[in-house]
Amino acid sequence: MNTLSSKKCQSHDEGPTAALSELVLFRDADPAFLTKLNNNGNIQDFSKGHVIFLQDDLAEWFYVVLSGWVKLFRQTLDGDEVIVDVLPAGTIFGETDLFDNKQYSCSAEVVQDAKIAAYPISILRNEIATNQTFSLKMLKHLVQGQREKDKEIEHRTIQNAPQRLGCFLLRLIPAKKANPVVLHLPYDKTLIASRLGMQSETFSRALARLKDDLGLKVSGSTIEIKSMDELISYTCSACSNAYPCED
Amino acid sequence: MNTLSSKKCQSHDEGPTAALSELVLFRDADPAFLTKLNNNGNIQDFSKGHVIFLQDDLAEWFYVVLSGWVKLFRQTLDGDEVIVDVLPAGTIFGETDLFDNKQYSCSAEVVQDAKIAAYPISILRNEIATNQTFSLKMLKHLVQGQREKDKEIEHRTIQNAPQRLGCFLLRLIPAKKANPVVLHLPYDKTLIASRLGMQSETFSRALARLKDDLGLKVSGSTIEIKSMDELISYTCSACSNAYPCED
DNA sequence: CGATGGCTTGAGGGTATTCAAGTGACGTGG
DNA sequence: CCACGTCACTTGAATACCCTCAAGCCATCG
Repeated sequence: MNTLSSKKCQSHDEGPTAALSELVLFRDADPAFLTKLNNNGNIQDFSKGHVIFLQDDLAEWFYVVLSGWVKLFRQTLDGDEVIVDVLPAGTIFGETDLFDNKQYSCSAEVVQDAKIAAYPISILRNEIATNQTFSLKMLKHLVQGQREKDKEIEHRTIQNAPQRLGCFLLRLIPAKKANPVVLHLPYDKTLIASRLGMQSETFSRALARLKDDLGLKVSGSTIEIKSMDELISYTCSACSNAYPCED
Repeated sequence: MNTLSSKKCQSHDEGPTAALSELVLFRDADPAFLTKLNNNGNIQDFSKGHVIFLQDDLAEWFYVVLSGWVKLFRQTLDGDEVIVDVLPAGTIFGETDLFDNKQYSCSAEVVQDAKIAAYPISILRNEIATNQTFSLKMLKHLVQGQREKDKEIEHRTIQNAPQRLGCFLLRLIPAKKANPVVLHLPYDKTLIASRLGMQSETFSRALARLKDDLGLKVSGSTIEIKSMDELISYTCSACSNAYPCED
């Protein structure tokens, strides 16, 4: 829950601006805009467990994950929590809380020691309001997000636990790789479970199921996939998106 | 599957433009823009079963439901279908397929005889690209949609069938109404069921459950709610949005 | 009048959850 | 160095929930 370090950004050749220009949203953005973000932003290291913001907090900053992992989640009245998403390095978040009453629509917590850049939302809002090109990029970004959500709803509705897990694994694999494929789970199994909308016991059993049915080899967080084709047909047959589920 | 009638729009005092200006998205929009939409749009009556567009069709038009109901859905490789949403009068659709490869991301079918206005997406795209104010409205519109999706994902994850149904009923009730509240289901129970991600048998049993537990009275598509408070606590305790689930 | 479609109900089975116990890895402190 | 607690994970048993299959009801409509 403690801040490890914090520094102002110096120039747009290093630090957060370099990070920004790697994001599709900010690619080819106005240099003056990036510089302004840079001058008013900061980078901080956070350790696991640090809460970046809570649902209903006043939304004044948006963030970019530079390394580590961050979960977005919401809490129910009963105290249960629902994972909205778990974000890898290179992801922007808090940026969709631009309007309305300007409150975050979910909470954000570091789940693996992370380096995170923060920038004032007001600068983003201003750029959107004055720069047509950037505004269009933002629209595209949101439409993209919308489609991801549609996909997620579909998955939770028609895929069972082993299929959701298989789908998750497939999305960890960059491109068409030759068999066998070896991969590492990016974060805790418990967290993957709730990211996929299931209990950790169910996750464990789902993984065992994939082992039995598809000859998956599991050792800790390392997984070896014998046959991609088998996994794909096992997983994607119940989905409206043909593999590869282009993101 | 047949078109019943079609007419060009005459003026922006009647027909589609009047319909447009009732949508939040188009409120206070540039009159020239509305007129242009008007002159290039059309209104058609469709009967139940008519398919307006299919997933992956080239997206050239966006639509507004003037009356009746339209479902948005996706089909899996196994032939199952997933309802993305069921749209009442006053809803715009097809408008989020502005970019990318310009294909619709889902299919749209009339599920209750409907009057539907159609407008070229190119005009919308042009307005977004040239009118800062409207572009902002569009952004707001998309952010709004995004939050709806988040809510939907949450519901499907943590609410059971009777709770999802209760939530659906609550959202049919305009404001704080005094007990008892009488309402009519807006469309087929079968369709509500799949809108809520359950089988129609499960829907039927969920409704029976609400009857038993909360003293709901059901006769055909008419439902009488004895106590709103009871329904709310039954339904919303497992949700991160306190009632009223402001939309 | 039979056919159809929307809906309900029952029985049976499968999947996921809950509760409970137990393992192994790790770090802390005696 | 070992004892201990903690945490992530696994496994088993019992249960809850939902789905599937099947039958039947009722209203509508040709």
